[in-house]
Amino acid sequence: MLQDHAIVKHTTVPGHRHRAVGQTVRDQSIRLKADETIYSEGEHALAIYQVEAGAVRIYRLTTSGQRYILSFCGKGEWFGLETGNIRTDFAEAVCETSIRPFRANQNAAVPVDLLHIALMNLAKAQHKQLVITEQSALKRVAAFVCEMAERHPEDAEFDMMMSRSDIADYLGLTVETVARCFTKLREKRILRLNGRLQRSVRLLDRNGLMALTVQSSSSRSVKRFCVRNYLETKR
Amino acid sequence: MLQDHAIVKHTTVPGHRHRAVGQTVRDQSIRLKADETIYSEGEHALAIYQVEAGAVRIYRLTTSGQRYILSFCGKGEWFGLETGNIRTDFAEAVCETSIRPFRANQNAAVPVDLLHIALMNLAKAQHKQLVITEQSALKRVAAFVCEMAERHPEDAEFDMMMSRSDIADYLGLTVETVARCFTKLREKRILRLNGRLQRSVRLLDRNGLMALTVQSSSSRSVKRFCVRNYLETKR
DNA sequence: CGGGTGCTTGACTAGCATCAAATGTAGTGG
DNA sequence: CCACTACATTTGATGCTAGTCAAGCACCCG
Repeated sequence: MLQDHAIVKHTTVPGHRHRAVGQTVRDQSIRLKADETIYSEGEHALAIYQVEAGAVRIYRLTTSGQRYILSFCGKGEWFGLETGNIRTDFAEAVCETSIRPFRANQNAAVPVDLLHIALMNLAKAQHKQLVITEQSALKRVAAFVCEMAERHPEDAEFDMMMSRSDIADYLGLTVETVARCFTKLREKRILRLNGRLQRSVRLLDRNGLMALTVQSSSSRSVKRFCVRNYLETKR
Repeated sequence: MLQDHAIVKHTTVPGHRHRAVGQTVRDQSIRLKADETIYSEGEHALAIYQVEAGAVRIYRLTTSGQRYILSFCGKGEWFGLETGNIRTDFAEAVCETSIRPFRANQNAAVPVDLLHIALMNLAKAQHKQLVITEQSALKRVAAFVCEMAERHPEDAEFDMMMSRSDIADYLGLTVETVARCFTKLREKRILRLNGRLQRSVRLLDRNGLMALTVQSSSSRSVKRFCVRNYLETKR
């Protein structure tokens, strides 16, 4: 599928990082340590990737040096699909991470539905717009915790691997505000935080959390709305 | 009129890769008056559309009744491509508008590159995230005016067709704040507003406007950044 | 032990939302 | 022609939320 030299090249990482990797010839996946770069803005886009384990952050830098994280990609999610053949953003491992590259321009090689991937990413981006624009800091953080929780539906406790500043740059807030919001969620007995870095979350009140996140209108209210619009249009 | 051309289920076509081309047929164009509904949340997605003239707003409603406008589509732009076969948002004409529907059909007269459309919309959504999250109200409005101006590169004066409340719901601000920002832009001699509804814009200082909008880092600074990352990773 | 890192908390401030009212324009009817 | 309504926009006054700056805490590691 994807040749070894291609992997090395577009990950912008020196070979020593693959030292665990005598076996990558057989196993195509790439193992990354925390904060290792996968690709950078301006590079040629040579492959798309699927996350096997861990998490990846996709971000951009503004002219003022601000980092803005467009999305986090967890297990099973795809990233690296671009409109052109030049990277418009950066991709880094959030923590110890394993990803699998797929060469995009080789027709016969990969049975990957690119359109589906693009549409999933579009849906993610649109949902994030809703979260970010309409809501208070507390609700944004709640929505973030929800998003993380949905990736661990079975576990009572899970580890969001992102730092507070990752979360801040993702939600368009500051580290301090994010910390304050987590404190509030703890005070409201909605969750408990464990671990040295307070990144392990145990949900105590899932409903209370959901109540904080604003969503799209339910199908019921939508139905009414459709009819009204339809009638208005008709006459 | 709208429901006439609503027959076939199009959407993701499994098994397609890279150049996923939906087999579609071009229907005759539809003319809409201001605020007419094109489709609503919950409906079956039966076609995608291209704007021929005017503008379309794509929006969602939150449970609290808040409207959030995901995007405006101007001449030449596509909308209506969904992940599933159910509409997740509403589409309405902003003003007098003409659109052209495309629906699936075996006898493909016009090949439409669905992947390209999806990726363009994804890029739009990502850019909007940057605009909304990192910036003050004035910068958001400036970015909006920029976006509108880019659709009329040749005209010295153009008509953004959206109302203040459209703009507010698009940028995640209130009508009052939007109005105040336009006032500031007028005071700064960056633009002049004309017309009864003050929706006609004459740009006086394009550079001054651009200076207000924060963008992704330039290729120059990016280059430096890549190298720095590379070196950091190396040692 | 000291220095580094990441998280939290406190005090203060700037900026946007909110509520309220004024302005301007078009359309209507006397 | 003027009074009146309707609507979109603008302006003003006030309060709250999140950003900013600063400090403190907990943990790790050399």
